[in-house]
Amino acid sequence: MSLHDTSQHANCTAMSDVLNRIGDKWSVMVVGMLGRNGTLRFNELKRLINGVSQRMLTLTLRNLERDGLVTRTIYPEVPPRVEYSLTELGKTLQQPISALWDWSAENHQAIIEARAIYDAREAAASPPEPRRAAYA
Amino acid sequence: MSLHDTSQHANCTAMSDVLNRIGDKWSVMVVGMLGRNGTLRFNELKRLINGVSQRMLTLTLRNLERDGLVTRTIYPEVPPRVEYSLTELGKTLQQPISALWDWSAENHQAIIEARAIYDAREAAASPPEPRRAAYA
DNA sequence: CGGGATCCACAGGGATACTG
DNA sequence: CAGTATCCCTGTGGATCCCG
Repeated sequence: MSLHDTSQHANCTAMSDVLNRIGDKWSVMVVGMLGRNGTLRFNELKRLINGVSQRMLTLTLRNLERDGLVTRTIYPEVPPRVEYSLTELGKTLQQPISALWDWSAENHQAIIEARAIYDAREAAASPPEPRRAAYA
Repeated sequence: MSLHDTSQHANCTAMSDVLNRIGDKWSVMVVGMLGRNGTLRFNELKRLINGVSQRMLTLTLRNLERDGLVTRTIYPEVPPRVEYSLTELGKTLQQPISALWDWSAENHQAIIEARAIYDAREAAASPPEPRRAAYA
């Protein structure tokens, strides 16, 4: 029971708090990438994650570090090298994230189809066009 | 293997797409509530979810309905009654969401502590205060 | 290379009022 | 009751330039 009544208003705020970080698109991506690849440098992450800007990647990594999910290791070389990896806490997060990831892969197609059906009904229900020139 | 190489750039977009809906705070809340309570009316959801505005709840429900995750049933009465519940697809989503929820409950405290430590180090590293009136 | 700082645009989302 | 419509403001996030 202790784990399943987490929704009764009280922990709703805890969930909100965690979701603000976890629910973030880039955070999920970063955790996913680090979980699979172990350790990555800044630009490796940037290249892997596709559409992320360096600004967003920096902010995301800082937040994850602040929350104790990611470690940041600086090598004082020239040129500088910074490596990121998951902490133990971060690794535990990887399971739920991975589950979500798998669900996405499995059901993405079903969602796309559902959207198509919904949109088709919408288009049929509403007047195709408010054409005002019909009377003239 | 088929489920675990979902990160290789291609499905990154699928994940993004799904995350845009799933990663949304309110969507997670709604799925969580409907998963636990089965069927709920609009205002029941609104009351349960705490800080959601009617505008956001409406939009969230519409999107979930469009994605085939939630059914919307209208009873043409006076006053009107509209009931929401999860579809089969929505129920499958409930497992990953629940996992995330449980993780939040378990690790929220650890995150808060990590933040405190991080913030303390930040405060120590940077000048405590730029107090300009000190000279006067 | 790995950022920090700045500027700016846009959409997300709250508050409020009205409707069927 | 269950929305829709409008207004408006803030945060998010991209683009750009610069620095150690």
